[in-house]
Amino acid sequence: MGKPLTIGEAATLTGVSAKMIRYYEEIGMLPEAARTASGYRLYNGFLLQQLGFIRQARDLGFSLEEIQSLLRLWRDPCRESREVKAIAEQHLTDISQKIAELTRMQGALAQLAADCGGNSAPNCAILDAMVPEHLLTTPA
Amino acid sequence: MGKPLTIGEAATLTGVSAKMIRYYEEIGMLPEAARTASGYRLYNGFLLQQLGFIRQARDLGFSLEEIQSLLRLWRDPCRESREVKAIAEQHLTDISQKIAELTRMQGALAQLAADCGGNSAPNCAILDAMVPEHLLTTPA
DNA sequence: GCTTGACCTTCCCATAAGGGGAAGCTTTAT
DNA sequence: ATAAAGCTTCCCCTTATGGGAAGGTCAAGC
Repeated sequence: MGKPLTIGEAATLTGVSAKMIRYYEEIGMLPEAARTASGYRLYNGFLLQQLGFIRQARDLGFSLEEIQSLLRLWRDPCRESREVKAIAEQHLTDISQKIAELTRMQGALAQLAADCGGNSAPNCAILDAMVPEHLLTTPA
Repeated sequence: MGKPLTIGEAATLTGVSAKMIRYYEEIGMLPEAARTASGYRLYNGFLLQQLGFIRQARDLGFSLEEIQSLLRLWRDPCRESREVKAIAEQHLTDISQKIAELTRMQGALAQLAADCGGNSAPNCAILDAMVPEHLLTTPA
């Protein structure tokens, strides 16, 4: 029941920058905010909740496109939780893949770093490993 | 000692797209390729090795900026492996942070997904958790 | 010798998810 | 009344990469 907030106040309260709030509105992720007579955007509880929703979803790593879908479901009283869960599980799969990829890099690079002297000498296992073998021609 | 390759052949051989090869040259990451009389770029062993280097470094997740530094060190006979290792260790730190962040998301989201029925009913633990508590006003 | 298709050139545009900042208007506080 | 702070729109920057157009070039086939 509080009176509507300006965009800066909404930003502080939700942790979403004013810049991003305008952007989310522009791309149709959020309904257009009401305006004062002079054109200032105004945010009521409904919009604030959606901003908080976006913030939380971003913190969970969802893309804006996924968040748009999630927000539509959130607003829809007839949604089926199956649809929400499907988006979440897909995202979990993506996260697992990213972790696997990063873990692979971590392992490979840690091995190379372990083999690098890290001193003032020029020879370096890391650099040596960086040129693929099939490009190493025996110098004339 | 093979004769120089065209950009397409170099792309196939190194796994770096022709588009990206031109881009790396444009941003000064690679020395300018030689040209035929008609303007076609030509790639010799030295350039091919650097393209392969870039490809490997990308596979290890290094940014183009980091790769530029690494390439400079690779070309410099007076480098100190310390400098190379420093870049690698910084990157390892970045990787660890990303893994930690993704793992955090994974844990949080898996918990929510476990609490979501995933059926045809509208109530959903995931959506419920998405609105921060401080934005939940007791509806009039 | 000419045509055709594959390859090359440069140039411009688009992506995701923001940030920076200018020019100008409004509101608030002194 | 004036100054500061906040709001508006508009445009440009980022990272690393892909898409595609318009036009020049090269090699193979006939």
